[in-house]
Amino acid sequence: MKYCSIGEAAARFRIPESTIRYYEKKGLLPLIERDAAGRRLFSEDQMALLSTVICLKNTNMPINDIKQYVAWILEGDSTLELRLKMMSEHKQAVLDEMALMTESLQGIDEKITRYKTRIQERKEVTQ
Amino acid sequence: MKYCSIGEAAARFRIPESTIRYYEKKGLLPLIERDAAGRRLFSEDQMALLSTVICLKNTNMPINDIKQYVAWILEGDSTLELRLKMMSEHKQAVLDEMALMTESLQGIDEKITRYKTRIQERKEVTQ
DNA sequence: TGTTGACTTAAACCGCGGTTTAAGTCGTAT
DNA sequence: ATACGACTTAAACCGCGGTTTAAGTCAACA
Repeated sequence: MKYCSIGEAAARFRIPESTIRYYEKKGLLPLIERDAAGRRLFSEDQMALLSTVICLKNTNMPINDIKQYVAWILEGDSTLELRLKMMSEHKQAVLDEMALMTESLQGIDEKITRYKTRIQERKEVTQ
Repeated sequence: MKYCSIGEAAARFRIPESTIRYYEKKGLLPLIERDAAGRRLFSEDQMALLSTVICLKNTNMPINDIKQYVAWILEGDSTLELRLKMMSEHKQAVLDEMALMTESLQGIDEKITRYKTRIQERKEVTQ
């Protein structure tokens, strides 16, 4: 049962300490323990929760939704269905967003191809 | 050579008119023509440019970068290399972002699977 | 003992990407 | 004539997601 300081937690996930403090203040990281001097102590459970929060953040879930999700975790098994529904809907939202990005990427790829052609043509003309 | 009003342009791309005005003010849509009454007229070229802007926005390119890109288009063929470099780098950034999302999605999928299992187990126990 | 470095807090500040508001100008159908 | 709907502008406003600042506390090491 090793505990991490905020500095170690920040280093492990490569995010600023200020972000972790911000997440705690916003209710994304409840129940963080403290040592006698008031410094945060992150248990392995808390590190796992932080990992989950970052995972949801990486997929653009709004802070308030993550907060709701974490609150449901604390509430226990009675919220299993709610959490399943939330994660399922979020997954679909992420897939939709990725589909839009993939589609838009095609337009970008066309530009890349056209630019390469035009640059090559210009070279040939001036030879 | 049909021209679109701002309302028609907004409808075609399913975005608010205010967003189009905002993009013009930010320099993303230069050279928009006007009728005698001062109303915007979108040529097919302008509609194509708007389409490009939306494509870049859909892939999370910052407004200022899009502005730079549009300025390079106006500058002509001397900026072909710059545009190619920008689009190539942007493509890579998009691919990186999608890779991160895909990875994070795995964590979400695991939660979905676990929740389904736990819900099923609870049903079996109470039977 | 005193200085350094890691931590603490609350509050102010920031950029981003729009959206809303308020007041006004047209063209057109009744 | 007038009323309506589509447009115009500048400026104010907004939520989001942090980041920065300032002032302070504490533990450990020289």
